[in-house]
Amino acid sequence: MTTPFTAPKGTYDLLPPASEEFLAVVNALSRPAELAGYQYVQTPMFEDTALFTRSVGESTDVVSKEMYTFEDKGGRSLTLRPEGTAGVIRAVVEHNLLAGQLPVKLWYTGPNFRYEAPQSGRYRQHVQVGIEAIGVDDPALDAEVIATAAEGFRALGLTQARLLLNSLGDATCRPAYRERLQEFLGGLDLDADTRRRAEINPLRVLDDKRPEVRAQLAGAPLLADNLCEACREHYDEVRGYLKELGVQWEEAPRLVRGLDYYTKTTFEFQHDGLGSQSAVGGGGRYDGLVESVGGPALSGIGFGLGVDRTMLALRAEGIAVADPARCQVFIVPLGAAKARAVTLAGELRRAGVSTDLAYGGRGLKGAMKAADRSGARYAVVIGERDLEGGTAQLKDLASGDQVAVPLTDAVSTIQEKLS
RNA sequence: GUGGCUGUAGCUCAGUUGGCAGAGCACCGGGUUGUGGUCCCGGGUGUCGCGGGUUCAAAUCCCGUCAGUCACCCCA
Repeated sequence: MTTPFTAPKGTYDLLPPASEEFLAVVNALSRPAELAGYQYVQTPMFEDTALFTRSVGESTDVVSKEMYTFEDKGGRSLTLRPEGTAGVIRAVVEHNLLAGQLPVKLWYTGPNFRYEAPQSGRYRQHVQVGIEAIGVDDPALDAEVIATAAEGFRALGLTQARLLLNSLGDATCRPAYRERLQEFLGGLDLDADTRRRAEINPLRVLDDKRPEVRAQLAGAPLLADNLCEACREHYDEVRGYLKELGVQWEEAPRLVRGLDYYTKTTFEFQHDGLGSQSAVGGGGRYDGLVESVGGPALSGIGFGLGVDRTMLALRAEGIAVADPARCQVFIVPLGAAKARAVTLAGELRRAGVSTDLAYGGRGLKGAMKAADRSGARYAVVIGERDLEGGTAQLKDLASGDQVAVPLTDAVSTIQEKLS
């Protein structure tokens, strides 16, 4: 079928029942954060373009070629957020939250936008659930953040999400390592694009997937062997706390993430059932980020989990997130009893009973069919004959048992039966 | 951005060497003028992605385009 309008390329509509599953996934991924004391924060979906170029980094693909940037009528350059952390840090700095008790612990959810070639698991608009813990550089906090992400996946029943862990070093050890790596890469036979990347962002070359590149990288120096004393200690402590928390991980010395602000602890959750877009979440510590957007020189750590990809992972593992019945009670009015049926629906809803009703003057058979499809436990049939006697027919849809109940007691009777 | 594959009903898909647009599921109605699920009967709900070309004739062949998908790249 052809309609005049379709969802823009790389986007999709979330319809029932998948949309219900989406809400359940957002809840499951954010509940562990709330249990760990993170509070909800909401920031704009677009920000000053410079916020992203400065924080995410101009050398990243995200900034250099994937941003939805536009000028508004006031001549400002704005960008739809390509990731969640920068806006949250901006808000924290703008409102001086770091002057209060530290760490500042926040969680958020919402869409991010990137102009990419769409593919299964890769969309131009995708939703993340994320948390940020800002202002304290404590390895126990790194472990908390990682464990919080892991708990979200665990609560959903995912068993094939693997946690990859690495340390990217800091301003003390990374520059020297970077030079060593660059020197090593300079001696390899690489294509023009990769050579350029080696110049701008040499660490990125490490997680190139092409076999011919991988083979050459076999002897590359690894950051793990070049960490300064402080970073090594930090990383060791993080691993110690993770062990305490019962979180399993794999060492991934070549794990590098696409955003430039990460330092020290870096992690990614991968799921093998998703094809080439295997990352379902990731994050890390960011030492210089707060300062780069005008705040104090304080460190922070956070993650972003992909809701869309988590849903794909659930499907890949054959996990169905419970699809609750649309309502508990379904009312079937006949003829002139409609007004009383509408009234009863209102009474039931006010009493906290989820209630739907057959609209559109369907026949009794069709209305009962609708009652069945709704998943309701009870159907209430009200016809003119019942009205005369001041009653309604209350039918248990599972057993088929039906009793007449006085309309005056209908709400309390139903509440009793449902409890 | 580059390359491969695929677009037929709401969904999953069939459609032969070019010859009237199909099935299952879903949906609606009836069998039962006041009772759902099972069963029976009936109903196709369609711009064959879109545009052009070849042909007496195109879902089918050719070109273009859009979208999806897979891989690279990148990432959630």
